[in-house]
Amino acid sequence: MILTVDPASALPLFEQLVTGIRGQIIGGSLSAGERLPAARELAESLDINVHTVLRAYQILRDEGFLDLRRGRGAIVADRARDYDELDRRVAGLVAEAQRLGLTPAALSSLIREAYE
Amino acid sequence: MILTVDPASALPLFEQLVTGIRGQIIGGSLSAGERLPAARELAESLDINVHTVLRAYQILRDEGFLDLRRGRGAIVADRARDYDELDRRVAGLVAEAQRLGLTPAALSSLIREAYE
DNA sequence: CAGTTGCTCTAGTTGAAATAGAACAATATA
DNA sequence: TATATTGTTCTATTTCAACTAGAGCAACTG
Repeated sequence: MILTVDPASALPLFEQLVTGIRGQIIGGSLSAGERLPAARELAESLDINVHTVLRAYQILRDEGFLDLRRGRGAIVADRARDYDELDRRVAGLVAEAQRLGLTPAALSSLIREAYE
Repeated sequence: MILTVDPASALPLFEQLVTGIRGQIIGGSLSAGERLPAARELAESLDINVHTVLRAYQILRDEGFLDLRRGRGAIVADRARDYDELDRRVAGLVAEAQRLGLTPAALSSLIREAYE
């Protein structure tokens, strides 16, 4: 699993982890049943704290992307979803937003508003 | 201008302001040329600090939604944009994301990824 | 001119993020 | 069964952005 993290980013580390892993699951480079590195292991390889990794894992569990079990590790959940339509819509929306000169933050907050 | 703010929210106050004002501009309830309340005035009516309001105003200026001038105030910029297509795409994407059981945070981070 | 309003500076408080260490509970494996 | 693995839970500390506060400055209005 290729995963990097930028301590200088404005985005919290745990959020970078969540985004990165979720992206790989949705993108298909991580498949259902696959096992992620143990939290302590991933933490060491990224030179961050175990708790930060665990926090990310637990968020992804809450979102339904991971199954966590003591002794066994973190396993990609079987959601059996088709993200093609979503990907197409995301691409189209981003293109339109860029055409209008919206920042990522602006578009992102419009999404959140529309979600409620 | 109707605007509220929730100090208990996880979203920073300045971001709530940005989102709220930007939403009203894009939604059409604030039109080009209209003048927003003076920062000190809005701060007092929302019971928050002036600096927080100014920070929001400055972000909206950087995004092109406001013109700021000393002595004159904050005025809605004339971007002359048509947001109908954007609104349609946002609605469609959110519907699809909800169908897939994605959280707002998940969709929001997918957007950010696609933007780069 | 006086008043308004955004801009800039310093300074203090608060809370979330991140780190650190330890012990515990469930699972896997030899 | 015994040992190692791995997520869970707890306490504690550090760091930094968000927020608040106050003051004075700079540009514009009437």
